[in-house]
Parts: sequence; C-alpha cells; structure tokens
Amino acid sequence: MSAREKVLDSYQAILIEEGERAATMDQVAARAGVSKGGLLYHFRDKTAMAEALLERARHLLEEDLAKMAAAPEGAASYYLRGSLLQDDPLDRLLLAAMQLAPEHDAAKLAAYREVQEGWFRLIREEVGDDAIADAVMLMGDGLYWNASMTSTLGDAPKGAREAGQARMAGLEGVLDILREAGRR
Amino acid sequence: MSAREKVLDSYQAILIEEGERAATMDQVAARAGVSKGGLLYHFRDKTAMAEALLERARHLLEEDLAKMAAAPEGAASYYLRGSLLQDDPLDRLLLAAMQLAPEHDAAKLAAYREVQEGWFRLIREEVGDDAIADAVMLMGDGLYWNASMTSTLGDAPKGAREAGQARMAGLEGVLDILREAGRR
DNA sequence: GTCTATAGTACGATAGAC
DNA sequence: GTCTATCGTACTATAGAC
Repeated sequence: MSAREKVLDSYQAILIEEGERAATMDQVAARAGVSKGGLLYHFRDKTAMAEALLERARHLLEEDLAKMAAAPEGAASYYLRGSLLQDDPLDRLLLAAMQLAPEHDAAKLAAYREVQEGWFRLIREEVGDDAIADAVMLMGDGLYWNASMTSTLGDAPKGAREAGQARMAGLEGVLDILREAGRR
Repeated sequence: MSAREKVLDSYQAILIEEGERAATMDQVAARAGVSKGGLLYHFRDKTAMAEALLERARHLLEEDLAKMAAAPEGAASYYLRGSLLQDDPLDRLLLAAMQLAPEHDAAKLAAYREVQEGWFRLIREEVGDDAIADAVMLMGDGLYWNASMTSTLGDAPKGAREAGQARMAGLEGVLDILREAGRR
C-alpha cells in the first residue's frame, strides 16, 4: 500500500478510536510508520488531509447508492442495515468523517446532503410516502448517532453482533408496518 | 447572574456555535467577560468546567422526564417534538454536551443512557411494543443528529420554524400508524 | 520521497498582586 | 473573587539534508 493510503487509513482509525483531538499530525504519522515530514510531502497541511478523507467518503457513498438501488430486500431495509455499522469500509469512513472538526462542516454537509437526497429518493419510491420516508431516514440517522456515541469508547462487547441482529429484526417489523401503511 | 453561571453559558454557546476546538479557556473567559484567572477560580481546570456542564444537563434531563410522563399528547409525540430543537434550554444543553471531547465520553454516556432508559420506558408504555418504541427513539436521535450537524454552521434560515412544524406534522402521522399497529 | 531540526503559535495551568 | 504575568507543553508547519 502507498504511504499516502497508509496515512489516510491511520488518520481515519485515530479519528474513530480516539476522536478529533487525538488525530494530530504526529500521531497520524507515527501510526502510519512515517515521519511528520514524510506525511507533509503527501498532504501539504492538515486541511488537505481532511479533504482527502472526505473525497474518499464521497466515492464510497456513490457506490453505496448504486448498491442500494439494486438491493433485493428493498431500499429501506438496506439503509437501516447499513446504518448498523458492521465495520464495513463505508461505515468506518462515515464514522471518521463525523469526527472531523467543524471547520470542515461545510464540505462534510455538502457531501452528505448530496447522497442523503439520493437515499431519500430511493426510500420514498419504495415506501410511497414522504413522511414515512422521512421517518425511515431518521431511524437510520439515529442508528448512526448511537454508534458514533460509543465508537470512541473502543467497546465491541461480546454479544454486540447478536444484539444488532435482534434489533434489526425488530426494525424490519416496523418497516413492514410502515410499508403497508404507505401502500394505502 | 453569577460569574460562574456566565462562564458556563459562554462555554455552552461556543460549543454549539463553533465546536469543541474553539471552546478554549481564553475564548470562554473573554465571552463571559472575565479573565482566564477569574475563570480558573470557579473551575480549577477544563475538565471541571465540562463536568459542571454535564451536571447541568443531568438536572434538566430529570425535569424533562417528569414533563414527558405528564404530557397530554403522549410520550412519543413529546419526545419527537423535543428533539426538533426549538431552542429551549435543554436542547441547547444537549447540543453543547454532544460537542464535548471524547475524554468526557464516559460521563456523557452514563448521563445520557440513564435518561434514555427513562424515555424508552415511557414510550414503550404508550406504544405497547419494544421494536416500535425503539424505532421512535431512533427517530428522535436522528432529529438530534441532524440538528447537531447543522448547529455549528450558524444557520437558522427564515422558514426553519415553519419547516420544522410541517416535518413534525408528517411524523405525527407516522406515530399514529405505529401506535395503531402497537395496539394490535 | 522521506528524513531531522527547528521556528512559531496557541493552549492549559500556576503564581502572586490587589 | 478577579486580575496580570508567565511557564511548560503540544501542535502545525517550514527549511533543508539525504
């Protein structure tokens, strides 16, 4: 893997595990196995590094939108399942992006709102109602938020995966109720 | 108002408007109209200041739980309405607490989980189903998350309140669907 | 392309006057 | 109870060798 990629991975990992304040250029460089000078060859300042991470996110989000459109279980189920944060690359990237300092909020929001519109459109199409689609989107956001509150605590307790699946089963039931209501 | 309270208010305001990184002791002191030395008389270090803010939140959250139990429109509606962040003191406090550095995550989470359980119990009682109560809670979390994503951008556009009310009307409809389903 | 050395700054916190 | 002055540290970023 290129040093550039390794730096970006380290930046992302530290953001998730220890938060924005811990993601100093020293720490990122050390974790990536390069010196600070080496890091600064690839990213001329910290802002450039953050923007590269957001650029990564933008690409993965676009891919995800295509997958969602093709998901056999339906857009709504796909969306909620994706929000459960099962450690896939997109989840980790979004979790890291969320930690970015408010200085990057404008870029963050622009990138996020863009795909959020796409998600909404697909879910709206499936459930047939604006308010219901809004509710489904909010449930997904809520799942993300819960995950981001706990992500920095390094807790992946034993039963986490099982608990996540049980939770998802319950939410699937709620989705069924909403889908049926939307058809009427 | 006491200087101590003024400091805490300033800390909270800066956290919301400019994020955690901007909330330095210099900035907080300046906004509160005291010197850094003056500030440090009331809070011996930054951690103490953050904990005082969380303590404030804990009190307001307890009060809110009592209000929710007595809400005529029902716990679920009250909860979602409260998550729309109409600038009341509790909303602002939670928004600020959310910005606190991950060093305080343990305290944050403990305080939050405590009342979250209380909220869940009330909503569960109203809607009559675990999964539906979970979904309602998530919708509220999603609303908070959306608000926190935009709060640091200082945007309170003209039609914001009206848009919020229209959105709430839609979500009330979804709640009706879920309440009815829960009764069966 | 990656390193060391270092300049410059901002932050948290202490000491002591008033 | 609030101030000014100051110290130590950690961070971003630059300069220049290899």
